[in-house]
This record gives sequence, structure tokens and C-alpha cells, in this order.
Amino acid sequence: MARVRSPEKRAAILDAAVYEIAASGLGAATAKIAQRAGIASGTLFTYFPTKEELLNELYLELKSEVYARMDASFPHRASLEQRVRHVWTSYLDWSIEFSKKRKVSVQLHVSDVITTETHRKATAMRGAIDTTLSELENRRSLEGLPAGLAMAMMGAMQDATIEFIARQPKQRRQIIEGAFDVFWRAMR
Amino acid sequence: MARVRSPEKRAAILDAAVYEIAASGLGAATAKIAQRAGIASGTLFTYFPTKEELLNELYLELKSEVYARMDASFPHRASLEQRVRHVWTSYLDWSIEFSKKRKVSVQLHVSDVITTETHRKATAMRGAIDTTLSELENRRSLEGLPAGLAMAMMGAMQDATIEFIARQPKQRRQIIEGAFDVFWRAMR
Amino acid sequence: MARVRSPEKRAAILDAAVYEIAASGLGAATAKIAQRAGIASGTLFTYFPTKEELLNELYLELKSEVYARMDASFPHRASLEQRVRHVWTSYLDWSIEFSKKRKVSVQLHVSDVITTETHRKATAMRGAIDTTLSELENRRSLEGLPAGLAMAMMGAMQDATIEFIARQPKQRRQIIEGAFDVFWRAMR
Amino acid sequence: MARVRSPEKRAAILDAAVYEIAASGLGAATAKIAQRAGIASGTLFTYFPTKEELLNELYLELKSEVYARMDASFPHRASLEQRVRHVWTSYLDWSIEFSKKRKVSVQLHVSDVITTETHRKATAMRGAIDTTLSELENRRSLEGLPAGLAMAMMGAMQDATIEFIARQPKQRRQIIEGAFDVFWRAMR
DNA sequence: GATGAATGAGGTTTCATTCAT
DNA sequence: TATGAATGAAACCTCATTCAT
Repeated sequence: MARVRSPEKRAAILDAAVYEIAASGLGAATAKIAQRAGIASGTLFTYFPTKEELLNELYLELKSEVYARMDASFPHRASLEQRVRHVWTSYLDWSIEFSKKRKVSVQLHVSDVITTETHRKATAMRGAIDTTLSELENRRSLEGLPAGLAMAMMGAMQDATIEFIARQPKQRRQIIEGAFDVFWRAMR
Repeated sequence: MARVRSPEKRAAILDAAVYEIAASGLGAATAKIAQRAGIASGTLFTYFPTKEELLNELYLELKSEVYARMDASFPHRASLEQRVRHVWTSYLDWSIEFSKKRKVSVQLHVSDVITTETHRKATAMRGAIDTTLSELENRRSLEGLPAGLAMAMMGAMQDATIEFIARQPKQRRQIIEGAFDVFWRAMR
Repeated sequence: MARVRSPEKRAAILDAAVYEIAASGLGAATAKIAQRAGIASGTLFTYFPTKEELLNELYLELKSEVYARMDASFPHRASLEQRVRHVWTSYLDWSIEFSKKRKVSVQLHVSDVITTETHRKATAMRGAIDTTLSELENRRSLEGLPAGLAMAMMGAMQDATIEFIARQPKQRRQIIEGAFDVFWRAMR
Repeated sequence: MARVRSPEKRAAILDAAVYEIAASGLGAATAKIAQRAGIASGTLFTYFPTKEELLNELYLELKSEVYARMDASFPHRASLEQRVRHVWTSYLDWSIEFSKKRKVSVQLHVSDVITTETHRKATAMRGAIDTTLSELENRRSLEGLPAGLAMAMMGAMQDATIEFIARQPKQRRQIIEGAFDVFWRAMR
């Protein structure tokens, strides 16, 4: 049996990628990523055959991390509002705690490197959230609007909110709550 | 120093940049942009000293184009709702008509090439919209929330809406109106 | 030090090398050769310490195969013409049957990887053929010409012939015979 | 008007390519070729878009050089034998004088980088030689053999001859003449 | 002995920018 | 001013070989 591919190294590469991409954009050099991950430049390619694949995997990793976070303490039996509020809050908390990760996630989302297949996989990862969000969409207030719009709007409104929290970190809790109220009003 | 000789060439370069960046991302080669603009590769640098400046100017150009569009038929004396609805609708119309421009605008916004100075200039361009939007923000419903959040939310919600229109172009009008209702409910 | 454990594996590597080199030239990756041979990339180097050695061994293997083929049914007691014709025909038959092997053999011959030592060994392998060919060279018609020229010319003329057979495979026998007549005329 | 692509540089690249390929095979680095040609590594690609194109152009250049050499003092009114002898001798002279060029030409010919299109162009370059060679092929002695075989055989026999001249350069003239006699006997 | 992950030099090609023409 | 050839620093990726397992 030869040396075995180490999950630690894989994780180190993805971590390094977040750091470098946050700093230099998607053009970040694979060599720099490898260096920061503490491996030889060529080694990166035993874990990800091309840069493109690395980026796609990174996207999935980031998405899965947020979803895991939301699922963790999900209040399955709470009221719809409570559940939606949980999604709202936990995503914003994650976004602020790991702002580089969020930044990279957005860059990837906007770019053309993420394949439809990857987008599909990412969507499939939404566990408890999906149930909650679709419950939300069935409300009268969103009648006649395309499925998925509620979720998309939530994401969009969260993204808008984040920038303001970044500028006034001390008012974090207040902004998060206040913005949720705005969102919730829209959904009623 | 970018002494501008022919406004036509300048415009041609910006147009070409939109096309190429929409196709290949911000990494689009200046040489390709020049070629598409029908000029020699070196000439581009007579109009824009560096690629970075080109991108910043492009961003301003795109922003100014949207704002001009909104200002054009702005219903200055209409009700607040009517005026906000105008902003909402005219932006979405522009986004759909010039989807490449919007795509590029988003890419630029997310990336790090746009300087704070450029962002400042872009903000300063909002004419009639600004008055309307700040009127909106002064409402009780947004009390306690940071200034600018309403505008940011509108932008974010529009971006979310656009993707759904792209997927169901025939329901365009209905989605635009429905989504506005959602937005307006949030603002009340 | 290439302690040979399994002759089957060794043979598999050489076979795989023929295939890959025929497809991609001498630049064929050792890893691909190993893969096709059904072994791990590192194992290849247990059998051949360097790629260069592999290529040299491969050259000898191919040469020895042709010579073995010629020796197999060699008409030791036939007339000189009959014996030479046997060499001519059996080489061409082999070349057509194993065209990849011939192609690789030529590539190796032309390149600089084959050492003089290997060339020497290859020459030493010519068994019955050598006797026949030197008999041919002693004829008056080749007087004053360097030793070995007859054999070289035969090889050259065969190589020229092969391409025509490849293009008109149905006339194979006729071309082989006709070309031999041309060659034989040259030798008389 | 910008700087103009200089034929001298193009020639320098091709010359450098001959030198480097003769030394290291077709794997010769484009950077090394550029360096030897006295230009920046990137400049090479303004003259030849890819290495493959460079190699194809190089092949044509070498072929055209030989053919030009043969055409130069071609004895159009001499006997067939005299004309064929001219082709024979002038090619061998060129091969010996520019042995690196010949070596590279052979490497290219054997490899797979030369496209069929290039081969076609190369064939089309044979001027006076073609007329003479086809006259040769119409002789009774080659009846029933594929068109082009005579020319191919001549090439092959010349190649065989060259190696012997390389080993005994002092007997050059004698070997050239002797080998031609052998060839001519084959053609009668 | 067999495996395949790890290495890092080296390969081709691209690109923003400069500058001779 | 306009041109596009020239530059050389990266960029991504491949590969022969080593060596821990």
C-alpha cells in the first residue's frame, strides 16, 4: 500500500485557496495556493486535476459548510417564523465569522467557472432549509411568483445586509434582527 | 494620460470590453478587446493608461447608463410608491435588455479592481433616485436600520429577480410586478 | 538494479511502451505506459531504472523479435538469392503485421536515446542474416564500397517499400516481390 | 506604421530551431530556441503561433532549401542518367554540408507533428526533380510498381549512404559515386 | 516487491505594457 | 496619434523519479 491521499492536505489546499482567492481574485495562482497549503506545486494536482475542478470543489465545500452550520441547531419543531429566522441568523453569523469564505463563495457564484452540475449538487445539499423555505413559498403572499424566488430573495437581502454589518460591527445583532423584520414583512 | 481624441473609439473600446468580459471574465485580454474595438492593441492604452483604469471607467460608464435610463422618464411628481416602482422597473428592463452589461457590472462590483474612489463617483451619479430612496428610508418601518440599507436591498432583490426572468422570459412583466409587491411590502 | 521478478510484467511494460510511443512519440509518459501495462507507476522503475534504459531495452527487444522471425524458417541451404529474398520478405511481413512496433523501432533509431552500446548489441543479434548479407557484400558489384552498405541499403529500400504497401495493402505480395527485384538488380 | 516583422528574425528562429532540435530532439524547448535566436521567449510566438506550427514551417523550409539547391544548377538538357545523378549528388552534398539540417528533417519526417497538409506542400515544391523522376519511373524496369516508389527508394538509399560517408568522410566522392551506381543499376 | 502520493524543475503559451516606426 | 512587434514575467500543468507505507 502506498502513501494514502490525506484529507488534511485536501483541506489545507481548500483553505489556502480561500485565502488566496480572497486576496487576489479567481486569478490566484495555483502555485501560491500550494505554497500556502504547505505542499509542492505539483501536489495540488493530485488532489484536483485542474484549477477549474479545484474551484468547483471549493464552491461545494463552502456551500456544504454553511448548510451544515444551519442544520446543526435547526429548530425543527419551531414556528415557521422561528425556523426562517434561524436560517437568516445562522447564515449571517457564518458570513461575518468567515467573511473570506463568503467573499470567495460570491466570486465563484458570479463567475462562469461553476458548472451547472456543480450548481445542481449545491442545491441538492440544502437539507432542512429546503423544507422550510418551500413551506414559506406556499404562502399566499408569494402566489404567482416563480418557485425559488423567496429563497433567492432571502439570499439577496442577506448579502445586502452583510455589507452594513461589516461597516458597523458593533450593531451587528440589531442590524441582523432589524433586517430580518424587513424580510419577514415582505414574506407575509 | 489618456488624452481622448476620438469619443467614438473610446466608446468602441468600452463596448468591446463588455462583450469580451461577458465572454471570458475580467481576465479578458486587452488585445482581444482592442481587436474587437477595431483598433490596434497599443492604441487602447492611449485611451486608458492601464487595464485597471479601463475597468474602473467601464464600471462608471455602465452605472451612468443605468442611472441615465432611470432619470430619463422619472415621474418626479408621482407618489413615492410610483417613483420607487419606476426605479425598480426601469432597472430591471435595462438589465434584461442589456444582460451582458449587467453581468459585467456585477463582475466588476464583486471584484477588487473597482477602487473606493470609483465607488464614490458611482454613488454620486445617482440623481433623482437618491432623493426618492432617502425619502423611502426615512419611513418608520426602516427606523433603526443603517442608511442605505433600503437601496442596497432593492438592488439585491432586483438581482435575485433577474435570474428568474431570464428563466421565464415570457412572464417578465408579471414577475417584475410581483417581485415589486414583495419588495414594497418589506418597505412599508 | 532491475532485479526482474516477473517476466510477464516486464513484457507487459514493453508492450505498453510500444502502444504509447506509437501514439504519442518518445515523449510518452512513463506513468501512462505503466497504467496500460496494468502496474503502478513506481513499479515500472523496478524493471527499468530509468526511462532511457527502458527505451534502449525496448529497442533491443524489437530488434531481437525481427531477427528471431527471420531466423525461424531461414533456408540455410538455399541459393544466395533465395536467402536474401527470405530476409526481404520476412522483414516486410513483420513490419506490416506489427506496424506499431516498426514505427517505434524507427523512432528510436532516429532519436538520440539509443546508445552506441545498444546499437552494438543490436548488431550482434543478427544471426544467420549476417552471414548471408556479408556473402552478398563480397560480390564484385559492391567492390570499393564500405562494408555494411548493402545491408543498410536493403533496410532503406524496405522502409521505402513499406509505405507503399500501407497505401495499397491489397497489392502487398506484388509490391514486395517487385521491390525485391529492384533491390536484387542493384546488388548484381 | 509599427515595427515590421523581420524576415531576419524569422530566419534566426528557424536556424536556432535546427540547432536545438539537432541537440535535444523535438522536445527542444521553445525558450531555448528563442534564446539562441537572440529574441525574447515570447517573441517566438509572434512569428509562429504554436510550437507545432514552427515545426511544420521548419520542415517546409528545410525541404525548400534542398529542392532549391537541386534546381540551382539543374542540367535540364542532359541525359536522364545525368539528371538523376545530379539529384543524387546535390542532395548528398547538401546533407553532408548541413548534417544538422538533414538530421532535423528526418526527425520531423518520422514524427507525427508534420501534418498531411505540410507533406502535401512539401511534395508540391519539387520542381525540375519531379519531371525527371517521373520520367525515370516510366521505365520498363519499374513496371507494375506503385508510382513514387522510385523516388522514395532514391531517398531511402541516399539516407543509407549518408551514414557511411559520415564515418569515412575522406572517401566521400567515391562512396557517393559508388552508391549511385548501385542505385542506377536498380533502376535499369 | 508493489504501490501511488509527493516532488519541483521545466514546458508551452498568454498577457499587460512599452516603444520604434 | 496610431500601430503592432517586442518583452519577459507569470500562469497552468506534466513528468521522471523517489520513497513512505
